[in-house]
Amino acid sequence: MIRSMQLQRRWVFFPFPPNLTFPSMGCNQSLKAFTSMISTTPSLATDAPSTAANLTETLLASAITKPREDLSCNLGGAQLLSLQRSSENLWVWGDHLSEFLSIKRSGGDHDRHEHNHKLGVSHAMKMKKIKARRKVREPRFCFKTMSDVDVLDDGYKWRKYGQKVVKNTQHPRSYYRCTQDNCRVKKRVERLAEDPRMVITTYEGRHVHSPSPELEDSQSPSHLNNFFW
DNA sequence: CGGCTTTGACCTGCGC
DNA sequence: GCGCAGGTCAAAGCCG
Repeated sequence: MIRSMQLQRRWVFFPFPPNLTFPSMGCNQSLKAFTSMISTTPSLATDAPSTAANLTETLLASAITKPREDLSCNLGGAQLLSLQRSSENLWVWGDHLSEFLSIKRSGGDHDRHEHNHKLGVSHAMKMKKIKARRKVREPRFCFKTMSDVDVLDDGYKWRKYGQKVVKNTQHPRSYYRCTQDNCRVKKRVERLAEDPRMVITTYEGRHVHSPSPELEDSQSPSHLNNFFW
């Protein structure tokens, strides 16, 4: 229990999308939406966070311990359907996951088997991927929304630099890069093959600047902006 | 004319 | 080593 808490502490610095907005709501909603989500999500309610740090920890802890469980909720009409770690994001969690696995391993085979089963991949394959990928990649964060528009207004300015047709999907994946000089943040936008109404947005890296003033949601609390990005 | 999107080519990592 | 698929580059074109 204590070690688990220590593990979660390390997740505080994981980046989070700033000023996330939901066009489907007809108005801009900042990260207050996420706070609202936490308080209204049954699976997270028991750990209702009172601070931004706790919010992030709780989200990420839930994402890693409940990889198959969507954190579904209804944000007053906005349809943030899930916030989860995708399988292809496995490397993002490399350091934390390997540590987590070592903890589990010391706790017994049953725990390890149970954890691997939850992740849905073999232990050997997973560790191989982690080892191969974690050295170079920026941290990533992805979420899924139901929206008619592909690109959600997150307060930053993006330039499209590529588009790719992904195998077994009808819809192309678009690649965007932050237009700010010296900022290497990227995001990928794609629609879910099973349900084209769903938009998967993946952020990679950390912004080294504030959101564009003209795009920034003036209603969003400054302490959240400072924390999340 | 500058900024952005499009799109085919190229690069890279991974599985076999 | 080879082939495949994802990711990136960069030239060309579009638009305000």
